[in-house]
Amino acid sequence: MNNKAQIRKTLANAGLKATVQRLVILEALTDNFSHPTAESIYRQIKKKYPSISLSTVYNTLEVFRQHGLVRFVNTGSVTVRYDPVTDKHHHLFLEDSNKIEDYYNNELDRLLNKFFSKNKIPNFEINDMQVQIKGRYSKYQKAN
Amino acid sequence: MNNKAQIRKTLANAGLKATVQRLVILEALTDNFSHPTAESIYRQIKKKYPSISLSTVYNTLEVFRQHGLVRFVNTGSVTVRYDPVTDKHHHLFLEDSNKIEDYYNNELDRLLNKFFSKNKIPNFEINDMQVQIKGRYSKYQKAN
DNA sequence: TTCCGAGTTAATAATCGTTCCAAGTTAGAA
DNA sequence: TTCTAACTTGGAACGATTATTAACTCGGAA
Ligand SMILES: [Mn+2]
Ligand SMILES: [Mn+2]
Ligand SMILES: [Zn+2]
Ligand SMILES: [Zn+2]
Repeated sequence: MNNKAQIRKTLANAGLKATVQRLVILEALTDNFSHPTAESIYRQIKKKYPSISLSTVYNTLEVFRQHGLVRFVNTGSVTVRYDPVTDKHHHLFLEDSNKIEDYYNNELDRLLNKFFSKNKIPNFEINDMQVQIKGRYSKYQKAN
Repeated sequence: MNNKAQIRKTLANAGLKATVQRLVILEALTDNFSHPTAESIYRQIKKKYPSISLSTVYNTLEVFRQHGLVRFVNTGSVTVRYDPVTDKHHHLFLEDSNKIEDYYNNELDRLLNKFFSKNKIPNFEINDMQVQIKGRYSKYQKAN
């Protein structure tokens, strides 16, 4: 689905040169929905592309962020985690594994929009909204 | 309302020794609803209590956190910010000033509870939930 | 074809926020 | 009042991120 041609197209749409580094980093991101850190993306890429530099990973992620290709995930900890999904969605924070999972629900989004249309925050213009859900899986571990 | 006696009581309730350092840090927190960083709490305290160590601020905030006296705020940035309000509430992230404001709304909480009662996430037990609202004040700046 | 220059990368240093540690101090139980 | 586990301190260490900069790339003039 998200093959190399698609990745090139994404870069072109963002007005970014399709360098090898950007291709592998973006490819790594599209393969990886675990909300990875810069470091873990770096390790993942190093196998295929050993000459990559950690600086380049940081630089590129920042360029991607500025062009809306990735987002930061708000975690309460020190390390920044990146999210290649820039569509509206929410997050499940797993309390016993520092995993972060995506949660999509259009009905929830409609509910929130409706709520904040009725209950305006005075003089405040909302640009984005995200629900952080903390908890744990019981009984069955979710398949990864 | 939250005088020194009250602060001592809070520490006692948590089963913590009432050291001078803990008293001034907790006092600083109760005065400060700007979701401060460890560093900014440190600077604030240093005026009254110049011998305080930054390590102590970090240590103490961590102890407070373990005893439910403060929380981390999840921001997308590198620095941890602390929240002395441990009641259920949500946050407004001001997009042009890195300020964070509290947002309380019981009706919103009821709405969310109701939603997630009906729309259970399979095998997932929710322990906490927080809405992050990003945006900006228009026209009038909110009085600080 | 050669050359140029903007854009990019890699290596390294610098900085930042946080944690760790060994040694000294203290709150408060007894 | 004494005693000791709990606490604080300052500095070093650490991990994550950012800044600096020199080398590389490559498409498009000349
Ligand atoms: Mn996300
Ligand atoms: Mn809060
Ligand atoms: Zn996500
Ligand atoms: Zn708050």
